[in-house]
Amino acid sequence: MCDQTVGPSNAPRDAFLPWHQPSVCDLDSSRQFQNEHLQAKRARVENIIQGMSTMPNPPIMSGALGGSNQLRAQDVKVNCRENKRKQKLPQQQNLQDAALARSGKSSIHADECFQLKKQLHVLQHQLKQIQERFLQPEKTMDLVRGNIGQSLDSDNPTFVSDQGKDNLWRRTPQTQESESSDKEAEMVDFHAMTSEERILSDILKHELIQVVTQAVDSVMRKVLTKSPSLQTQVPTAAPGTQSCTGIELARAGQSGSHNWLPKVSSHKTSIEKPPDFSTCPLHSKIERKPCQGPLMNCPLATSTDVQGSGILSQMLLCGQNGHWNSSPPESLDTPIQPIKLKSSVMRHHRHSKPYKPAEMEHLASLPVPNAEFTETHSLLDTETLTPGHLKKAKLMFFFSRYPASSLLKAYFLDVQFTRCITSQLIKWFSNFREFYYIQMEKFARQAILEGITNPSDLIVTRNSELFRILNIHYNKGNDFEVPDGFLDVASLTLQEFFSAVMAGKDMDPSWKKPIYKIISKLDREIPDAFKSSSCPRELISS
DNA sequence: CTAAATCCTG
DNA sequence: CAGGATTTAG
Repeated sequence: MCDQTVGPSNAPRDAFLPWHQPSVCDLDSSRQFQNEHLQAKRARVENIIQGMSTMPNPPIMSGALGGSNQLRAQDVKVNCRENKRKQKLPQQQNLQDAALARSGKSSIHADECFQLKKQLHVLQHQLKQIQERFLQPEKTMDLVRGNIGQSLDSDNPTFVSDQGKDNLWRRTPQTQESESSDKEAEMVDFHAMTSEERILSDILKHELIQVVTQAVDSVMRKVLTKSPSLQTQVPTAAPGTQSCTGIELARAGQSGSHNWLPKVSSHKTSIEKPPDFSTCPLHSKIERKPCQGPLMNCPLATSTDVQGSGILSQMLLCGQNGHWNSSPPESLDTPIQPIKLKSSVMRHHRHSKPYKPAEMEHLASLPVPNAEFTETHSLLDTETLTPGHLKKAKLMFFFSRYPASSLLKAYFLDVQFTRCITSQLIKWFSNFREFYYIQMEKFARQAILEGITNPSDLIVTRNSELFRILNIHYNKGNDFEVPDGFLDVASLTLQEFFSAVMAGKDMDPSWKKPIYKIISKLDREIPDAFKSSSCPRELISS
């Protein structure tokens, strides 16, 4: 009865199964698999070239590569976009790209970009001319089509070092695995060529390399002159040698893998015990397994330890602050956000008529006399949430991850609960959870990469880096003693993420939901002390 | 339909 | 962290 043919909903799930292991049983499909990779690779090359030309022009090699490949490349992009909500995995690959893009913006100014663009266009023209010079006979077109793609990809030892190549080109583990077989297939074609054809392809390759190298060098030069601090690290972008980018990428990955736990080194006070590796089970046997994954597979690896690494890693660092990196920009001194303190005027209004959002805005922007300020501060009922409330909410998160709105009302007695306020509070906790789960997933994945196999090895202690990050987020001043219960919840969450990813469940778009359910049942009673005080000062002392 | 959750973005 | 978009439970 439970036949696979019945349920259409089974179909996608079954597709996950042959994850890493290439199945030997089906020759046809594996052959097609290779073809697809080949195409994908060409599309990738095109993407890169297009990216360099910052897209005002149609791709340089359009003539040689044929339209179908372009479509392919675009399809990839479109699909990424479409799957944005459905798939988590492909996104993470894009994070690297995004980081690069953003970092570029930060270090190179608009006019320089324009200059570079122009330069690139010139180079593109040169390339095109070269191509045209050699591509006149129609019948050589096909030949070249085959070779340009592969020369950039795997066939060309002088383009990038092997080390760098991996990091530059490889996207998914699957891609890498099929690489050797791809190469073999291509080599056969290569040897089948006549000497003339081979020379032709060699020339083309050479020209292509030159152009790309020039472009890279010029970019590097611009970057180097822009950031003098980097000049010592990368003395001269050795012209003619292959993009140091690859090497730098590799280095960044390596140095990062030594300590995958971000150390905030530049902060004066922090809580930081020198990340205590002995007491933190998360670090156990890490040492230095050459970070087998490409950069994107060890997101933590790049988030610190910049010193030795080069420009690219620096750029990556600049770019990635927004999302999963919480530590460096966070100051330990609680930053006081600009919030609108309302005057007592508002309170008078409140009883007369229900305030409308517009009215609130208006009143909130009115100048507030000092006396009013202090009065409001001490008395009951605020229609705006203060930083004090935020701090309190964060501390409450240690006890309850999923507080119902009724519970919130019970604990924020000094707040007038409008719809707006309620949803803001709800939103806060939603944000808290988001941060929390992101950290959990991050550390869980890292643990997997480090070779940990037993979920019970993952226990969050007050010494572990994960705790430090959470504590700095929810308990910035470290002036509240985090309940042990929270550590248990955190450990469990981490383990759940770990096992789920381990089991490959993260392929499922909604794989986190079961985890959310589990965690949502672990809410504890929030101490009554939170009810009384609007500001958690009393809590801090007690 | 609303409320709330999550995801994404800035 | 806030806003917008999207999804989902009730």
